[in-house]
Amino acid sequence: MTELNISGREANGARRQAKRAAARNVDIDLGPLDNWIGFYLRLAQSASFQAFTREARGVDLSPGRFATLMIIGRNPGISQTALSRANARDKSSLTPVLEDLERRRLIRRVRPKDDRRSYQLQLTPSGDRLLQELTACADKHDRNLDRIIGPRERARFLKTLKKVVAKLQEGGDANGADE
Amino acid sequence: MTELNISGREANGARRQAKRAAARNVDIDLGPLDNWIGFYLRLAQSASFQAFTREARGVDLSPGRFATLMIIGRNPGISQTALSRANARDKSSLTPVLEDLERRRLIRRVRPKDDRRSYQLQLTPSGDRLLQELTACADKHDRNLDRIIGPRERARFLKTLKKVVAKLQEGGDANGADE
DNA sequence: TATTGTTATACTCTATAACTATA
DNA sequence: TATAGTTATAGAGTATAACAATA
Repeated sequence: MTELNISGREANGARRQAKRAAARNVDIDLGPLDNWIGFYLRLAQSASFQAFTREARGVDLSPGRFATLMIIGRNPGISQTALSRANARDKSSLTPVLEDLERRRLIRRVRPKDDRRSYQLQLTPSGDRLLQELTACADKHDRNLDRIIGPRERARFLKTLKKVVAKLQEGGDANGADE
Repeated sequence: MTELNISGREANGARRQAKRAAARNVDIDLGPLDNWIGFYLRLAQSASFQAFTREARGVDLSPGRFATLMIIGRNPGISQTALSRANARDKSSLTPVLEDLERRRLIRRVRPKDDRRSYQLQLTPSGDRLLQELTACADKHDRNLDRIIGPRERARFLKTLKKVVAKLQEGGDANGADE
């Protein structure tokens, strides 16, 4: 680091530059944050979320609900409990979501004869159409990520992401697999 | 826990088993979801969030606020606007957070003479102590991730994560971040 | 006019605990 | 007793728009 300022004019220039840099989020010292996975996971998650939303502008369904729709579409007859687990969310979080999807005629809930506590979830035709539409958006978003990451690194990256999810969830399930 | 299925209940037993498998989130077909970065980013983010919270149990500060504290600690005198940018959140989201941190005597807000619209943020001694404490928790969490990912892959992974953030944000900034 | 931070407000996502209706 | 789903409720986190003070 240079510590000599030759002229006042240069110092001013440098200061202005630093200010603009700060405004652009350069020159902010993140400290250990800059080396922590969790911090960047948060940023990446929200950036990806927003990018998908941009891709799917005009389609009125959030990424989270899209995932819900997809899981139902791929697993017709799935129960709410199983769905909530696939989504890693509490079942109570699902109730208002499914209510909404049902009200919009995107899904149906069927009471099976053999267990009348549960529901079997399935897409309606229009739910299926919306799913197709969103899948196309997601594909586009995904190709975008491919361009950013590169196909080879992408495979590695996804694999690691999955590993992190699996191991952390395993450790976090009720039983402390904690040290 | 042991469940023996006696007599003519084989079908039932198999059904129960399938049910347990589904309950464990095995056998759920995620379709394209299983190959989408965004989906696993969400899961990884929330798993990491929870793991950190477990690590920092007893310390009353969320990961998000920890990041805020860290940025202030590393950049004494930073303004709220610059902080909100470093955090990729709107400045209005910051107001209640900073109010809370100030009420708890973890940060101070100083009005600089030369621009009395802004605040200069800094940690109090006890804010600094808490930051140290949380940093230790985060280190532990991080070593945990190291065990999961492996140090070499970890570097790659983080690099990719950063690239994704940079590129997606660049594309998504309504106002071009350049110039 | 532009910028810094606040206010008012609202929306999404999520969880916990108690509940119901079945099983 | 145990399980599937709902209700009631609460809280965190976030954003938009209008605003006051200051530049």
